[in-house]
Amino acid sequence: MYSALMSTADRLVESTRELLWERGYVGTSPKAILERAGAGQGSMYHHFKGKPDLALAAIRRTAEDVRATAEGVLGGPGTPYERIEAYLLRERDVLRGCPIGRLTMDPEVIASDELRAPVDETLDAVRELIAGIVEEGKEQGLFGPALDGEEIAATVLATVQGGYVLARASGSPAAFDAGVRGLLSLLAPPA
Amino acid sequence: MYSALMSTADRLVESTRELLWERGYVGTSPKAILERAGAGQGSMYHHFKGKPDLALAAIRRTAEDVRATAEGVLGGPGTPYERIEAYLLRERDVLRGCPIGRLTMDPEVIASDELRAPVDETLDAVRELIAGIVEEGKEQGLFGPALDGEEIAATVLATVQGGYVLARASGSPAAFDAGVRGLLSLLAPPA
DNA sequence: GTCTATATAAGGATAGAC
DNA sequence: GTCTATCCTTATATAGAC
Repeated sequence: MYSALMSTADRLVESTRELLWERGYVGTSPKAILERAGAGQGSMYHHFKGKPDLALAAIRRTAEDVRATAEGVLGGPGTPYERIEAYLLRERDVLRGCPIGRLTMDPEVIASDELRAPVDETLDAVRELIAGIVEEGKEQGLFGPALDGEEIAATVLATVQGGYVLARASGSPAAFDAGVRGLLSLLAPPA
Repeated sequence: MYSALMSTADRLVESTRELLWERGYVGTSPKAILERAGAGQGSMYHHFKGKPDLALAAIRRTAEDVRATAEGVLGGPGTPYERIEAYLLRERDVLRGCPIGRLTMDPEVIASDELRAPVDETLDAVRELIAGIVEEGKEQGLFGPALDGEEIAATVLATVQGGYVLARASGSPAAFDAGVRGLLSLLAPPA
């Protein structure tokens, strides 16, 4: 239930965002959305064409958030190594996982080009950001010339996304942290 | 639909395994299982207590498979680096993802200690195998002494699990392969 | 814009015949 | 052991009143 200061349409989008994060697309029903938003059937079908339309609005908003957060951390101060380190070590609600990455395990999201697009674009954008930082680090001699920016970026992002998997399996953030520390030890510039 | 040589109970477990892989627990209905197995309602509730019971049997079988495959590759010939490389490069149906790892995004699996247990145990067992191999490699001077076996193992497993996420987002295995190559370039023993 | 019917299908399970 | 019939709830959507 949200502030009365939010419009009904916004409350619907917000509760959909939460439920998509917690339960995915197939696990989220219009009924659950309406209850959480404190709205009735009529409101939802007035503002949105149906569940897919509402989900698309929710996913787009979440995609913007995730992207902005990554840009904020990766665009911060410090050496290329430090910026990647900051991205890997930033505060995360590890056991909740990534609200965008988790959607890739949803069959209906993957089956729909429209729903998948914002997911793909977000992960791709973050990957490109990291790739650029790695290339910058190579120029500065921080990373070996044998490393490929695109590849390392994929490794960094995969370690994060896979870290969520390991953490949720064990019910503890420890495995996420271990994976990140392992990656940082591999990336660390020679002392 | 399966061979008539399989028992009804086995056909039910097999079709459940497939559906859990494709659609997860919340996305899999008894009806869909029955149709794929070519069985009726009665058979399912005769052999299993219900959906959670059948899913548990299916998850346990898949967990055994995944574990055996990993043990096979990681226990093969070669140096520690080569065995980890073999694990990372082995043939995978990348776009289908990991049948065990994908379950961690399922709210009902995570909410049930019984369903989550085989998932946790499987990923943990593979992690321990890799950790032992890394420690072995350190003794042989293949990996730097600054690396921690448990941490690197978590990184390796996370790269694989996260690689599936990136691949499914983009609809192509390329990102998985890139992440793996990036990790291998970081792990590579100095020439 | 929002609410309350109402509708059809699917989810999940039980009962009892064969 | 398997099948069909039946049950209650939820999923998703439409219709029409206010």
